[in-house]
Amino acid sequence: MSADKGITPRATDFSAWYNDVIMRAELADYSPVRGCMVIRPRGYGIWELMQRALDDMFKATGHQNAYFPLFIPESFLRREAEHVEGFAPETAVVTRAGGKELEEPLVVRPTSETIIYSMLGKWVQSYRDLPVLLNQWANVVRWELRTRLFLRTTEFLWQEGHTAHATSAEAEEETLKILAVYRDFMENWMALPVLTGVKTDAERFAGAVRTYACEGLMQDNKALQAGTSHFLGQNFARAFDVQFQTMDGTMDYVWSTSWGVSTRLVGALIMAHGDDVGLVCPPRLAPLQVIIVPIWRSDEERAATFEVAERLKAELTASGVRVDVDRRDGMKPGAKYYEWEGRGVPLRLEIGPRDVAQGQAMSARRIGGKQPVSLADATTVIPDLLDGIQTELLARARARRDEHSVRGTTKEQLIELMEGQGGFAYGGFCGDGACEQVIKERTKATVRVLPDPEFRSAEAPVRCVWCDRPSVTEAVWARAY
RNA sequence: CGGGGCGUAGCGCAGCCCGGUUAGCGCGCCUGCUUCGGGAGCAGGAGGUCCCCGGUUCAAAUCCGGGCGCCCCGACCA
Repeated sequence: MSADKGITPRATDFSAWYNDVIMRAELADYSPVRGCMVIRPRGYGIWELMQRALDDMFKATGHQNAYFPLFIPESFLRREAEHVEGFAPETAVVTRAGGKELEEPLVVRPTSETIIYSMLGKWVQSYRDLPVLLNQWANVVRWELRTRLFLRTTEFLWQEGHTAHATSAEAEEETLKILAVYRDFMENWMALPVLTGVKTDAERFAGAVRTYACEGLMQDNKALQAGTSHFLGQNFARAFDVQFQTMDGTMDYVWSTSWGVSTRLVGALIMAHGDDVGLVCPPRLAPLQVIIVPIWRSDEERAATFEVAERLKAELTASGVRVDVDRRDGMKPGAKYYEWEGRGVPLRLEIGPRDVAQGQAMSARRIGGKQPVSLADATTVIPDLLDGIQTELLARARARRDEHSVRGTTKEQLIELMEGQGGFAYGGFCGDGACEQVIKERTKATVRVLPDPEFRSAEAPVRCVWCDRPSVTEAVWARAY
């Protein structure tokens, strides 16, 4: 099982590197179905940890899980004009089932707003029924022309939150609350620093009033939209007639939100932290955080190192560390090291006869750094080491992002940057969609977000980076996935 | 959907131009022995509809025609 083939270096071909890492770390594989992937246990394990963390956060903010059908009557999609325009071209539709043509075709959900609003109409009568705070973990299908493992597959797994409120302000607050939850998760679990802000109309979700997003910068200096939170206003409520009686007896449509993150986050994790040896997984999302490698020559040494290794595993497991012992015979320690490094395990503990004699293990961090750890205090030192790696990964990613962020960009700089090394370019924006379109055609860069206040430049730009008309807002451009 | 590349053992490839008799190599896999603190060595062994269909030929992995699939780039894409 040891690597028989090297990984393409990032600098040589980032796409090839990305695919190589996924194969090497056994995260996913291509399936017999075009555009669809198989998520293998090591990849799914990361997703499960992501789900667990996010689900806890959603519950802590008052949301409940529910489940709506995979199939949506085709007519539902057509009820919201922008929504159908945005999604119809990429839907898969079932026209035949049970051996005969269906009276009405069923769309395989590309997102569930329509079917959820069709139900909310039945459930919401009064302001007392609000807010409705739902989340769904599901698979969705979007018939993309070009797919990439984790980043854009025909079928993907995600969560979609859908909430309905009595007032616009409350819905807006919910939208921002979730954006903050996403950011918290991305930074503190994925060790991925993100920019938050609002999307321009061109990048807005089909059917939303406003779309907010978290944008990360990958190691090839392309941006990745890691999560979105939409303020839907009353658009879907009107389309599906979700009305309620207000406190003063009048009727109103509910104000709603929707928000989601997907298995794309696994791709983000890979591209944010991986290196030329393979995957680098942040400890908090690592299915296996510590791998213990016993080293021996004789049977006596084998027995002694195994005993220490198993005892250490038991102690660490009891302290909440995800750990295993590599008991395989006939494989040299070095080969095991390479294998576990390729799989992204954050910390390795080597236990040989010398370590047994000294009551210690040699620790080796995936991101570099070796030090002996006394077995006596392993249960406190190891979690500390893992925390240290988590912290360092975030700091490293943040430094990398900041290094590739340019403020007060001029038109010439924007062109040069986008044709060259890439990164986030901050600059003034006239707010005109036509200008945005020209920039996209000329530089392939899109406005990733109109950044939230904390990300804005100290000095607000005065002129549009492109057309030199007065700037109405600062914007961040980048080429994106 | 346009451009490029590629389909030969589980993986990575050679062979094809110039058709020829048992289709090779590396890694991996199985068995045994020796190894084991940074990718082990030796010996033996298993494993193939050469992507598919059709054509040319005494003979096709190889030549010709047509399909299909995959990857990359682009267009498209919360």
